Amino acid sequence: MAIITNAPRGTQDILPEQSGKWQYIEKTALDTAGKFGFHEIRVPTFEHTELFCRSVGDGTDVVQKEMYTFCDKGNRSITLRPEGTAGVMRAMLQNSLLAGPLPVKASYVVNCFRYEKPQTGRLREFHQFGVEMAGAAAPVADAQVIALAKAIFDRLGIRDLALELNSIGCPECRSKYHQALKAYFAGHQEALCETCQSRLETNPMRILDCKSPVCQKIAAEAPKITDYLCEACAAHFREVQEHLEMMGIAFTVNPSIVRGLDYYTRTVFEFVSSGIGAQGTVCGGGRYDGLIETLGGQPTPSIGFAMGLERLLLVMEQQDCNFPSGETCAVYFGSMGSEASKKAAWLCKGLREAGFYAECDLMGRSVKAQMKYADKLGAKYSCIIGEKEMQEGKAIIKRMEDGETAELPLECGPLVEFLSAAFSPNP
RNA sequence: GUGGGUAUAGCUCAGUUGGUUAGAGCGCCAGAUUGUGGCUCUGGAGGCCGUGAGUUCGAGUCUCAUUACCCACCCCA
Repeated sequence: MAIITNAPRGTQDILPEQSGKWQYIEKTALDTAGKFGFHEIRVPTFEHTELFCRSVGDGTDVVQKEMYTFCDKGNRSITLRPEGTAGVMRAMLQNSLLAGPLPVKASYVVNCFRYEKPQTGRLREFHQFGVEMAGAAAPVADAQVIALAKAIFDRLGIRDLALELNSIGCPECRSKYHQALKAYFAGHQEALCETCQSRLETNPMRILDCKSPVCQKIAAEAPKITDYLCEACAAHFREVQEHLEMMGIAFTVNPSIVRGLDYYTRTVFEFVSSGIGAQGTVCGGGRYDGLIETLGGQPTPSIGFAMGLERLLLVMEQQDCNFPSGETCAVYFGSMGSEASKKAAWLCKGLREAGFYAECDLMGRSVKAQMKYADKLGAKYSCIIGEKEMQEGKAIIKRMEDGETAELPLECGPLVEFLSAAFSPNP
């Protein structure tokens, strides 16, 4: 059984036995978003490379070393989306949604692609659920979006996610802060670890969450972004917090949260789990007031988040959350002989049309083997059709759970009636 | 991209200091008096021991390389 090739590194098959969990998570997320007025948008899996360079940012790791980029046969540079926001915002612009009533809201489930070294909770093809809200500048919008994420976690029965909140200010206050940080760290340059020395130039905010004890010690005394926010950003941040407090959503302000995509402004947040290894950020998001302008639209304040579905699933399994059980087989029709087999298939057809999950033998197995199979399926009822039953036009239907039997004509009507009664919630 | 660990049946794993036809449990299939599941018993199928070189009379076992997975860094969801 030498297989031709395996799935590419960092990809994962979602098998039939798992897909119910995915459907449940996606449905719950989309449905909850619907209660907040977000409806699903579907956008292409690939976009022009330039879209991501412009939105995510040329200098980011995602764009510089993680994108699946290729030239198509028309010699266009195409990139498999590394995240969902850019494509959704592009679609909003292109379809003039922003010319309608604001805010424009959309939710989405997408697969994303990043060329990274895979580990638990980090794949090269992964899935995100996300929402975007364009046109709302007020702090209440930030809080609503965060509340939506929280509502989804609650409905899925996920506990103990830490909500960490920060404001990275607008471009003006951020650049002042960058200067202050650089000045501060430059004073400790020799003491910093090697990576942090290079971060000093590229992204000094990253030094704040370096794991090296020495860097941590230095970072502890570093200026805080919250002290550098301009008045408007500070007021915005304050009001977001007030909204969260009002709604009883617990959070901690973590000044070291730095999002890795360039488009973020002001509010940024993460929901973090401590139970699924190093890749613990289940949901990340924030405000991106400059993004739409960057893409060529009118300045439009916007905010959104994305949650990693693989990570969400890991958390749910780790926390032993409930998933709805799949539909169980109502009745299995066993048969002996080709006439009985046709009868069984015909009965299945009728029952399925009436909305029942019915099965019959597809393997030509012995009666005993068919019963075993019915048991493995978890069929509620079984019914064996042989020569005698064909002649008499009736058969014994057996409740698998306790072996109780009833005799019924081999006609769809009475069988549907019987099963309807058996499956009714109030017998 | 950088470090470290792992690799034997569909799954979880044994496999003695290198020694003949590589094992268990679970799962799968088939039987246990003629047409009825779960429990039990019996039997069967299924592995070029991740892949490729090397050392050796002889490699699942030792060496090197390669690939995949895991763990951490990095980055992010």
